[in-house]
Amino acid sequence: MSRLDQAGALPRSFFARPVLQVARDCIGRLLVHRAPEGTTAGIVVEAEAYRGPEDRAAHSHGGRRTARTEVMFGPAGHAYVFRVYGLHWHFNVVTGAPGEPEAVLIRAVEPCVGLDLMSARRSATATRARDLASGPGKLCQAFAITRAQYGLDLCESTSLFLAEIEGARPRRVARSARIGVDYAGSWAARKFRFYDPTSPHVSRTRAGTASRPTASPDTTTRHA
DNA sequence: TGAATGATTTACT
DNA sequence: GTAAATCATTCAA
Repeated sequence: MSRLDQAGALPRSFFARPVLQVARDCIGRLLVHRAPEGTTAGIVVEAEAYRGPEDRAAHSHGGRRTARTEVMFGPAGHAYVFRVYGLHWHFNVVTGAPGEPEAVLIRAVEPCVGLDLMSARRSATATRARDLASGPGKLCQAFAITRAQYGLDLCESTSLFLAEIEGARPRRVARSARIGVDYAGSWAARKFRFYDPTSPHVSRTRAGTASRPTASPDTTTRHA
C-alpha cells in the first residue's frame, strides 16, 4: 500500500444513497489524505448519519440553508467541514440526492499509513495509534482537515477521498445512538451511529474508557 | 451590533 | 469528575 492514488476511490454512486446506508457502508473503507508533507490513511471504524430537514440533531434541520450548510444541499460526495467549540474541525461526506441536506460524520479511523505524520500533527502526548484519530476532532487534526477542504469533491479529488480496501475482511458493524446530541429530543435516541465494536480505535471520552452511547448495540451485521 | 452556543478534547483536582 | 480553551455561526433586537 505504498502508492495511494485515486485508484479504488469510491464513486459518486456510493454516496448518492440514503444517508443511513452510506454511514453503515463507510465502516471498513479507507480514508486517504495526500498532502505535500506526506500521506495519511486509515480505516473508518466509526461514522454517524445526519439526515435531512427532519433530523433535529442535524445542522440542516428545518431545511436551514446557510453559508455553512450550503454544501449539504448539493450533490453527494462533497466534503462538509465545520468547526465546533471554536477549536475542533469535523469532517463529513454529503450523501443523498441534491436538495436532500444529508451527511455522514466520520468520527474515527484506525491509522494505517503515516502514523508519524499524524502524531506530529497531534499533540506530543498522542503517540499511541489509538490516540491519533479516535474522535472527530482528533481525526481532523491527524489528517490536517480544515476549512480548506470545505466543499471538496471527494469523487474527483486526488488529495482527499475514500477508497475500497482490496481483500478487506468483513467487519462487524454495530449501531448506537449518536454522541453529543442530547439536545435533539427524540432524535437523540435514534441509532444513527455505526461502528466496529471490535476495534480499539473508536472514539473514547477518556483513555481506556469506551465512549458511552447509553444504548447497547442492538444490530450487529457483517459486511464487506 | 451583540450575545449565546456548540456533532470536543485535554488537563487538572 | 469538572473546567477551560476559543470562535464562526446563528438568531434576536
